[in-house]
Amino acid sequence: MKIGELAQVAQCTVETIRYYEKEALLPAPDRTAGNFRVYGPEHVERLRFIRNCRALDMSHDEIHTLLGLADRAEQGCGAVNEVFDQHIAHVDERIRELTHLKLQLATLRQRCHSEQAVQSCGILQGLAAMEAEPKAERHTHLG
Amino acid sequence: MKIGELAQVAQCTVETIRYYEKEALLPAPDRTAGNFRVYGPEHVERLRFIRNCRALDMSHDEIHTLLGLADRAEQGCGAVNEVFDQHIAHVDERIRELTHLKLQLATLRQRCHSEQAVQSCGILQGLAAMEAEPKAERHTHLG
DNA sequence: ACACAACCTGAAGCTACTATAGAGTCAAGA
DNA sequence: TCTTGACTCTATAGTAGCTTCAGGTTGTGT
Repeated sequence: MKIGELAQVAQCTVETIRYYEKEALLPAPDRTAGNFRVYGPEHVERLRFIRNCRALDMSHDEIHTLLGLADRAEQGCGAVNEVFDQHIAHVDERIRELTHLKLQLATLRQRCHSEQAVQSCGILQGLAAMEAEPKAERHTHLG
Repeated sequence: MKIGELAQVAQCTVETIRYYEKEALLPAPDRTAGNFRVYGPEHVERLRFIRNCRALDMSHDEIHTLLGLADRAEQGCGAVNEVFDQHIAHVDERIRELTHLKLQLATLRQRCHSEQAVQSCGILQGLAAMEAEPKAERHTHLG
């Protein structure tokens, strides 16, 4: 199949597929005489794997590692579990961060309920006066 | 004060300040004869405002809008509240997304508890077989 | 033969910075 | 006065994961 068909099957764009090839997540396929990429079932499978990982917000780095581990059939899956657990920890941390943020935002929001002059708006005052906590180091690639 | 001192006061780097100036979040200050930037209290105040907004994960676009609204003293703060509420909605949506993700990850994680051959690892099987839901359009700038 | 869709490459744009190179400015000490 | 070193300046490239665009080639249907 050609790239457009693969894109349809995998629910992504043609550009994304070419990008994955450049990033060495997808192996470079054979070409037709006219230089068009030709994909087989193995590419479909690999791309599906990648897209599923991305749907779970894994980074390319994490996916790269997983693919490498999955390819080495002689080894056990302990390392796989480790990567996976670390990713779960990333998600957990980001949820904690955002929950904390939401609390701050809600507190600030309470300071202005009505349409007032900007000078007396509690939100703007709060934004000017707040003492931001020096933000913790990120241990997650999730934004 | 010069840029290094401002950076210390505002808990950010010198480069960040220059970047904000280029992005028109901070007005360009006067310069010394030797071409060094010179800042006054109004810059300190504005930069503190910006850093606080960033600490709340607002985008530069949102901050830009807020600054514009705060500068127009003749208007009420209704628009400010609107921007703020929208940002809270962004955070909420991202928390929901990540919570959903965490559930999927936990489900997948249960499929492999021990060190096995990669062929029989439930996580890898799951990643290959999963049918990713076509991801919803993002209404948030939060990653 | 011709239109038009699908494909190709390479480069730029997005966000919010961070990092680097190479040069200029300034205050203090010898 | 000279030098050292800290600080500043501009301009450019890199980060993640794509998306978009420009400009050209290939394949297909009529």
